[in-house]
Amino acid sequence: MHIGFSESDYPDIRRLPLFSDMADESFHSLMRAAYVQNFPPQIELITEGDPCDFLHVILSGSVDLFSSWNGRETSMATVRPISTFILAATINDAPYLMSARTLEKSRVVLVPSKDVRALFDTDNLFARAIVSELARCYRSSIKAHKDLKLRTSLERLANYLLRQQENSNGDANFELEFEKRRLASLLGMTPENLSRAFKGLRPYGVDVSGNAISITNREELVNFAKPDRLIDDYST
Amino acid sequence: MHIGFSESDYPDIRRLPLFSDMADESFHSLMRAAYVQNFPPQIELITEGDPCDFLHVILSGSVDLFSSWNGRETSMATVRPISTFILAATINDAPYLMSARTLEKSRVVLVPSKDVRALFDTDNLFARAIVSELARCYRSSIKAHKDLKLRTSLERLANYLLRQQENSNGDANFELEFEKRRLASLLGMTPENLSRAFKGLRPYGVDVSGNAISITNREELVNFAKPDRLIDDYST
DNA sequence: TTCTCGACTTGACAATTATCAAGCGCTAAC
DNA sequence: GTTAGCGCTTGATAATTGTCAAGTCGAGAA
Repeated sequence: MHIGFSESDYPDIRRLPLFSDMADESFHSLMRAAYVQNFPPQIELITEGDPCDFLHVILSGSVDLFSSWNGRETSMATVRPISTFILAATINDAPYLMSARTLEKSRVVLVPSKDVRALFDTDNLFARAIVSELARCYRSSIKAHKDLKLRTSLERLANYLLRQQENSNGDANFELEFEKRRLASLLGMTPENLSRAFKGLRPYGVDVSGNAISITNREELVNFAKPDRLIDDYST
Repeated sequence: MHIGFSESDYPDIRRLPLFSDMADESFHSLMRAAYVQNFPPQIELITEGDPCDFLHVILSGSVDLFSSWNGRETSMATVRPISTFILAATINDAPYLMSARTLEKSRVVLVPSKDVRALFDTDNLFARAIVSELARCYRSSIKAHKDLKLRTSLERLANYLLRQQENSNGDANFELEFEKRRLASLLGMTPENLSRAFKGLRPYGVDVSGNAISITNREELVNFAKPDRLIDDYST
């Protein structure tokens, strides 16, 4: 599974906001300690509660962050390239709060947590980047919390579809980025409920066929979903 | 309302994890730019969506952080002395995601955001403290999200009571720290539902009389609530 | 092609939670 | 003391969401 580190990955990682500003020397010292692995689908990379040994950077594929309690399980977020995850646990040297598993064949960089923390003390630009990234993640979490607490499942789905449409260049037709059962979990509902929710959005111009979504009347859908930049705009 | 800055507040603020490690010079320069206000109850200190001009530090009283959407409102967290709030917005120079209002007469320090950001670049220890605080807040938000997504309202209430009991030196009898309607909102339920949830916990040894809670059979309650350090332990 | 498997859907039903309306009980103003 | 107001409770009912069981459908294997 381990295939060593390839310098061809450097530019992609270097381009990450978290690493783009740091000194060359710092970057290379981090990369020397890091290594890359290719994982098949459905591999559990991280188990919640474990001590945090590595900061993870996903280069290709996709990873699901999920949590369990009392026999129940819920999807918390999906991570796609190129981004990091489990940054807060790394910084605070605390146990993971979420588990992570690959959704598809994925390429992941593992950077030892202690190296990240050490470099934080010596490289100011890196420290600043970490703070920005943390604040961004924190705000995303609050938005997700508001979404869940202030909206019904139908409203969450409607706003999710509007966000996905924007991510797909605003095209009226686009594909769901993963299977519906996971989408249901991400939105905090059961697969059955999601299935009914899709039907419930038909009057607002949402057509579904498999993973293909078609939004035939965006205005109507927006009018129902009432998207709000303080919940749905992931850029601020 | 403005009563100027009193040096007698310095030690309390200085003791905050966010400020305790920074250089004396940095601290005093921050404090020179800051000012203190006393607010009566029910004053809206912050409105979500506004640009973030100040980092807030609460010295006494209590402040409710809440959010609204489409005519609905929900309480997101309660802030008590001595702690800061709205740190992520300050750091990223982004709009507030939550509103804030005083619950009681409160004393609040307002530190201009730009001074916080400027000092971040020059004081390494301050930067490190900000990162720790941010990571802590982020993890709290994820815990709250898990609480909401994985548990029923009855389970959330049961775990809340267990946490509050620990905050009250583990005494079997303690007082709710605020009115039930706000507790209901914080736990993501209606006041009516909270009222019924309290009755639903009676078989597990929870007695309620006004704001006085009595946990007569902690073991039984723990057995039902199944508290989990990855959700309920606010210290990690 | 046919079969099988798994994801998705659908229907019937149950549990959870919210809404509406009325009433209770405490506190504070008169 | 009386009364008004407010928060809390309670009951009846409705909406939302989840559960269980049976389908349907389509992709991949034999």
